[in-house]
Amino acid sequence: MPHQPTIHAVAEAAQVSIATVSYALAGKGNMSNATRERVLAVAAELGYAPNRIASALRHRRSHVIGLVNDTISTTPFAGHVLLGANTAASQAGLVVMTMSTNDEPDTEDRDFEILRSYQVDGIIYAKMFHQEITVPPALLKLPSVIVDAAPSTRERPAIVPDEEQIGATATSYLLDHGHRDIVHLGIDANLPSSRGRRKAYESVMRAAGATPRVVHGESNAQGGYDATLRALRDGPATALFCFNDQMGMGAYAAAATLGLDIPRDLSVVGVDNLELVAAALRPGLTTLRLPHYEMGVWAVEELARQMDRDPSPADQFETLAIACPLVERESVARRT
Amino acid sequence: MPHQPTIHAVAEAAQVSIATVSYALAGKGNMSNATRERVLAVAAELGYAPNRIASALRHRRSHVIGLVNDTISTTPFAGHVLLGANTAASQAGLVVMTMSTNDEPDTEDRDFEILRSYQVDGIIYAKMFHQEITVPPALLKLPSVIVDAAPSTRERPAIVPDEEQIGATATSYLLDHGHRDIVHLGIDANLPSSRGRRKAYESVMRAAGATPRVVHGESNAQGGYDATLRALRDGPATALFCFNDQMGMGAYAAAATLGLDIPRDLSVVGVDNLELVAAALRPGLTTLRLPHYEMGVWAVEELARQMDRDPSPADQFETLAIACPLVERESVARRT
DNA sequence: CTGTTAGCGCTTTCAG
DNA sequence: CTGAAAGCGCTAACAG
Repeated sequence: MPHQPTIHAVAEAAQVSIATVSYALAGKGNMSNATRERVLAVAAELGYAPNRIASALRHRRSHVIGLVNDTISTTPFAGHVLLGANTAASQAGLVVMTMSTNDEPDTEDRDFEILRSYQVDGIIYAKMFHQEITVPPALLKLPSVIVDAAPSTRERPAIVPDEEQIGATATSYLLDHGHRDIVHLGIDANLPSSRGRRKAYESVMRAAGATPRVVHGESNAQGGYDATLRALRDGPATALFCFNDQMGMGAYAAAATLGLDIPRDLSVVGVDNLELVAAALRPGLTTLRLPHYEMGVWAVEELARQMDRDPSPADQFETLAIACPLVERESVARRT
Repeated sequence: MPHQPTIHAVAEAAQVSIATVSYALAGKGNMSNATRERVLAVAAELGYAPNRIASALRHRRSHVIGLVNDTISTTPFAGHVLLGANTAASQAGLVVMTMSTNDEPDTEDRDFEILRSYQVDGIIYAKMFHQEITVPPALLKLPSVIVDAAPSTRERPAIVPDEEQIGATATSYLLDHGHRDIVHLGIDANLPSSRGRRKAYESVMRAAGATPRVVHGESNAQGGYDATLRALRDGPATALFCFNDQMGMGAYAAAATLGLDIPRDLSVVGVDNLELVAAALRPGLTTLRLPHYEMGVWAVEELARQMDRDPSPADQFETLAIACPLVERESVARRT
């Protein structure tokens, strides 16, 4: 492949020393404007771009950050984190190196090792759904942040969706639309998401003088279908707050089976805002968007802060809970 | 942050010269096994990992490849390409640097520049749906491959889904199940995918002595809904071959509206295998999977080949069409 | 079998 | 205002 021009080539072509070229490009140093312009022109002419690998070696700053997540597929979540991270990185003059450990812890450690050997300035450690973790020791060797997982210690900053806000917002929204018989389609697993959403649902219901009722199901369409059937069989329900959009999709199918019209006979709220599902359903599914993009952005910004205040070894960090916006579509009707 | 140990530190600790350490780690050179083991042990002890940035500077080989795509979100496609690329890269001792140009051509050029300044050994240029492109000039300056887009020149190798095979497989599958009145729900846009699938559909139908009928709609659920209504109104149809799963989802909704049972009254085949949709629909949607993962894998393998045979400047490359497997679920019934 | 050394491309101090 | 030179961490040719 054609070699890229080096700083030497530019210096020679511009009839100056390499130091001058370096200064001119960095906008530093004192030199005649004429010289500066000439150097810049020559550099542009030759298509010169500094070798950032050499510069990183010198500076001990690569301007590369690593992003490792358990798996980049099946859901658009990872995509949004990545997109957010990439966008923010561009802004900050950084570049992202991605690694996907297929959720194997040894791969994970190897990946941290590799990233470190590339001298990344920091690492974003992202999980694909909100969970509790212990921070991998390798992360403590350099600036790092955690996305969509809550570390059990305060060793590193983290950001997660605000699960209680999700539950509260969804429930209030239905209450505000005049519903009283709102049942929550929850899941069995003991996760921050299931606990938080349920807890907020229950307390908002009680605060409004309504009676909470939770029906459990698998966290997929089939589970939503089954749970909806049970919910409707076992008591009155004019609205469903589903753990996620997939279950909401199942609720639609169950409603169809029962000859119920959404939203006239049954209102539904989901969580996730899976565009592919929520926007495609008829009527569109009102849901709460998980702020993966924003978490990606926050992660690089926080990392950047951590990078240049060169954190004191035993800092204490917060786990931020970030609000999830409601995305209104047509699946909720006002009850009069 | 704690400095990583350098090769000097290891040499000192092991009481040898840095060259010996380098050799020991590389498994090269001649030295006593005792020395080698000791060096290795010391290195492990100190948690030493070679600075790959220094090594890249020396070798003029970074073992980093760049991946730029128009947008990493909304669809799981990009995720699968990335995952494939990452997995194959790990295998090959490479690492991936991702960039997402939000489809802005200037961002794109800047991204190529940045990747080159990081001395990437090659670039994967991925589009998020099959289209025709002219290869960006910046890509010709280094090894590169194109994913999910067909370059109008043969300057670089590319890989795309085999659109005609998709049309042929879907159609034959329905024919084999005894259907004759198969209508194709197509889209208006003039794309390789719409053209190829339609063309194969028509010729397979004719070859079987059946009459092709195409109904157009928007490429989303609403479009599929509308198109299905029209298809069923304007003529006989026992099966639908939909341009994508989203339209298939619309077909389900239309069938429900008309009181038609899938698959008893109407069989449906989609394309994309959007897990979130196809597996969640009731009954599960039979569809063809777009091999994004495999394209990602192929891309790094092809890149690796290109990297070490150091391609002659004016090579001619092929655009590969890769087969898309049928994913059978329950949306197709045998017609007797 | 082991050590010395030049140099990858860049930045920056220090002399001129 | 400009240039020479040291050195970031590593590799590999060469000398011992």
